[in-house]
Amino acid sequence: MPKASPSNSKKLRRQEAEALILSAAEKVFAEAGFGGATMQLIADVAGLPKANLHYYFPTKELLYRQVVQNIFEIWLQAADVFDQAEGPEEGIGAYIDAKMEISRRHPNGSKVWASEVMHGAPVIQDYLETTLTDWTNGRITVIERWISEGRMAPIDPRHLLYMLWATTQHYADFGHQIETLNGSAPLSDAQWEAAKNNIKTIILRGIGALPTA
Amino acid sequence: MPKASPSNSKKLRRQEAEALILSAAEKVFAEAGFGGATMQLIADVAGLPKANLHYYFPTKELLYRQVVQNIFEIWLQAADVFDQAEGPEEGIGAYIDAKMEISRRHPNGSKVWASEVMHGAPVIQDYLETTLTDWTNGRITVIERWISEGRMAPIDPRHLLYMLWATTQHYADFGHQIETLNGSAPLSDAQWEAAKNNIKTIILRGIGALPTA
DNA sequence: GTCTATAGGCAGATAGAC
DNA sequence: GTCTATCTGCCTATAGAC
Repeated sequence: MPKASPSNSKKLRRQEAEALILSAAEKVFAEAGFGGATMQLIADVAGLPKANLHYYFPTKELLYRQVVQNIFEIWLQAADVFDQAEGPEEGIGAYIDAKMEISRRHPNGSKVWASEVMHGAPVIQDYLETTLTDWTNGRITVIERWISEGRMAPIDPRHLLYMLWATTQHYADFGHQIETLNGSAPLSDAQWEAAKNNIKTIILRGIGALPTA
Repeated sequence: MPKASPSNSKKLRRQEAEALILSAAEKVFAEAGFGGATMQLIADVAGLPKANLHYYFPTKELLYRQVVQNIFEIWLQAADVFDQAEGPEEGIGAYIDAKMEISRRHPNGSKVWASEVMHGAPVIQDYLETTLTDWTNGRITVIERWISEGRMAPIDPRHLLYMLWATTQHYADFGHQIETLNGSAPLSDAQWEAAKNNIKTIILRGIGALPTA
């Protein structure tokens, strides 16, 4: 590989700077909300002058929009495991594992998403109406097939999906409350494992997808 | 009852004005977050001049704190049904009913609470450490008794409580997303009923508190 | 108690040197 | 591309007439 040409090196630096800014922005938006976050604070966290942020992201809103989009991508990827499964025990179990891993690794992203939706999705309403709607309908089809095959009880697929989202994202969005109730300590590896298994056990047994214990 | 004395009439008007402001504030804080909310907008929603808000609530932060406290009270009252029950099917079932009713009737309150916790509970951290911790420990004792009596499976009570909070509050906090996925229409009476029954069925069956269907 | 007008401060965005 | 200095506007809070 030849030495990076000036244009390549520029592009690389641009990507690096953008990633740095996006990471800082995700943290600040999660902790302060869109209205409470300031470009100055994001710049301080990123270790850059404030004007640089405006160079890469013209407005605060565009920066925010990019943060939300990035989260949405990660969010959707967790869905892959759902479809590759033979039945609900494997598919829903793996989906819970994947969503819990995201809650643990990307709690700030989850919080920004939650905040955006709670405020009426002013920035990503189009995503809700297109991509998320399509994704949801696809998963509903899969669940209905499992039900018709007798692999699980006849549960309303839509409310089951809401339950999966709610239980897994709760560990990110309400992480501060959970840590406080844990003696102001982060959950240990074992506690995360227990949380995951607890959700899987109750839901899978609850929908009749586990051999009756 | 004698005609209201000046001091009584003053007090009544104070209460009415405060209630009006608190109601408007809850709505605006829920929709815009603390940082995004403005005293001007709250005043407009309440139909009062902005200066009046500062007369009754000296600072924006004090007004916000009162809103969060009010929600917390409602929240705790739903717990009463938990203790008056004989077993998990009745107790947890009634608790789910009560929490779902709050999600439906006070969605803004739930959102303000969620937002506060997501941002690290800067205003109500003391409540988390005292009242909520005590409440949680009390309910854990009840659940552990039900388990020891063989009325339900040996589930970790703490994670069960998180699941109850997550699933019920999700219908308030993510109400906008749920409505969008419902064709941009609010849930009907029947849909709320279905949601409630779905949660109760899955969780109660999942913890082994239902006669095996 | 109520309201208008305004002070004081801070945040988003940009101009322009380097 | 980077950064300092600054403009502009909005928001909290208050002074002071009524």
